[in-house]
Amino acid sequence: MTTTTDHPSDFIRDIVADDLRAGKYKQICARFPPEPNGYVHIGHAKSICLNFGITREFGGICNIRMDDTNPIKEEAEYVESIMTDVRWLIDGWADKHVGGAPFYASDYFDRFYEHAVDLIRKGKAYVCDMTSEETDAYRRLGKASHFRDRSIEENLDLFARMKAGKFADGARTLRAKIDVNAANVWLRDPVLYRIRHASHHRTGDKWCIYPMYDWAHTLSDYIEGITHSVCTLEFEVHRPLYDWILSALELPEPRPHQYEFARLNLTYSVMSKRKLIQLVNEKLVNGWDDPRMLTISGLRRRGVTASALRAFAYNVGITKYPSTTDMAVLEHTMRDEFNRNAARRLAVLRPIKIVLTNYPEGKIEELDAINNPEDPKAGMRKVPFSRELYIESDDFMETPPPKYFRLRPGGEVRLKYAYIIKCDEVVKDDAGKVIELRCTVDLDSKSGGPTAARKIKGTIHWVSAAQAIDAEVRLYDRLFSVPEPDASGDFKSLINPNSLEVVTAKCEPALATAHPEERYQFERLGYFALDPDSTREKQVWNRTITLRDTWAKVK
RNA sequence: UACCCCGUGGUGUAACGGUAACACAGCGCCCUUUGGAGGCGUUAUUCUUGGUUCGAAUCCAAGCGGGGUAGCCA
Repeated sequence: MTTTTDHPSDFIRDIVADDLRAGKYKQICARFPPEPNGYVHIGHAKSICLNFGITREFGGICNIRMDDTNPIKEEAEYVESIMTDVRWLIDGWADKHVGGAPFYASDYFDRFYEHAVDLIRKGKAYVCDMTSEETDAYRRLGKASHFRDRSIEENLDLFARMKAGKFADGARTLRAKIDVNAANVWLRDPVLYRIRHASHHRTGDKWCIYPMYDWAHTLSDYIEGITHSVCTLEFEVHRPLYDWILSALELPEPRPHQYEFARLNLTYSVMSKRKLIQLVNEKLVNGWDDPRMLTISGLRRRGVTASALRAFAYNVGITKYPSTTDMAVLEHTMRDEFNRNAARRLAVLRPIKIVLTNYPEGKIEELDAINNPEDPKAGMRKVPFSRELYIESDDFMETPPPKYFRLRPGGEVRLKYAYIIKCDEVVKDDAGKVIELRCTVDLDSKSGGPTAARKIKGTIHWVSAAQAIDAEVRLYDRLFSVPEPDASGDFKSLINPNSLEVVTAKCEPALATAHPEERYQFERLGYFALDPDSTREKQVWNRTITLRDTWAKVK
């Protein structure tokens, strides 16, 4: 059984436990540092669950910090969405461990600047006038910039004028003076500040120089008293620079330390922000919260719960091996939770009408139905039964294949919670399409009746026609039709054409009072959640995930 | 090419020098008024070669394979 109550074990948690045991830190402090240039997705969820998981397990705090150092890519809209999504994900789980939120790297711009001036005074940074192309070329060759040996006074003056807006974009940079020949290229005098005359979503036009990631991130961590700065593998080679900055500035202990883990990859999906933005901008999906998107807002809209997402993060684990998790694991995690919690209801997605010729016209019975066989406390409900019903069109075949044990001409099937019926007659329209089935019902076969125990292989779901309520149901499937849409060049051509199908379903009356927070199993079909598009007049349902379908495999 | 990191069933993880295990997926059976759930069984694993050791998935070395980095993005 999957739970999130067990404390996971992984190399990061081992380090944290060791540090605490050794008294290296009094309390641990982690952080989740998104750049507000897109929506957070399930890969971020892994990171959020790691960072907040650590702090709740070891008694610390975790800051949410917008890493907003690049004004031309970042927007306030994204800050909003990120906060909403993170809070939703950790609500009731780690929300007590949020360090006062949100923090912004941009709030530290003045301090970053002071530290930069300090670095120049220490002779460990210089203003460089080379173009970006020259810088690249020199760095590749391990060659020193012509401007590397400027005097401290000149550097101070130039840097002040950079800040004052005296130079054009790209004209100069502030660079750390480390080692132009270092084996690790991030130590070859990396750029710390660049000139960008652009409005920032929070600081407006106050600045025209903006700090680079390494400078801002390291100092933000230090300023906030972060103990364990956990990031993904691609920052591994930046760690020596992270450590260099802290020691070059001679910042007092305790200092933060950076650790890296492998980001989440999932089959049948793309995860890069760039590709998600393309899907949205090119209208290949209906926005960031399209239920087919693996954004947190998309998953939420689809009906996935925060606890299921957390369970998924737990199941996936934390390592340094760049693995790809099977989408089936995510799907299993959903089913596992919903099976335990979701109330069962009867709904027919693709209705075909049935008339019970020997059942009295006008008679309505209220039959007992079990709300959740996994949870006796969920109780029972009444379901109306009458002469005219709908069943799933998949549950009838005129010439069925072997091992098909649903309804067929002359065959019998059990209607769940009701009677056994026999198909006597198939009614077709002029085009030969089956439009109605005329059946007889074994009136003794109801629960508790004399023939209730008759062995019938098939049991199908149904809805009484007169009492049924119509609802729009959106049937979602995996967005991509191949396991690795990233592998080839054009991921957009690999979108699953059947990733969304919309039907008008016939639902049992109890569904009229369905609650948006609840998850429902439409028996034999899958788990469903109400979409925000629902109105009082018309419900809109999203299929979160189908039930396992072993029959589909037999076919 | 250089530097860094990583290699455990099909997939994802555990085992922290002492019997290689769990989950997902697959297959088979049982059960079932959900072809769901559940139960039972089953297939299949330490990249290679050396070394250290009484003993190696674990430590060391080399090789091979994979990933990352080489933006004035983060």
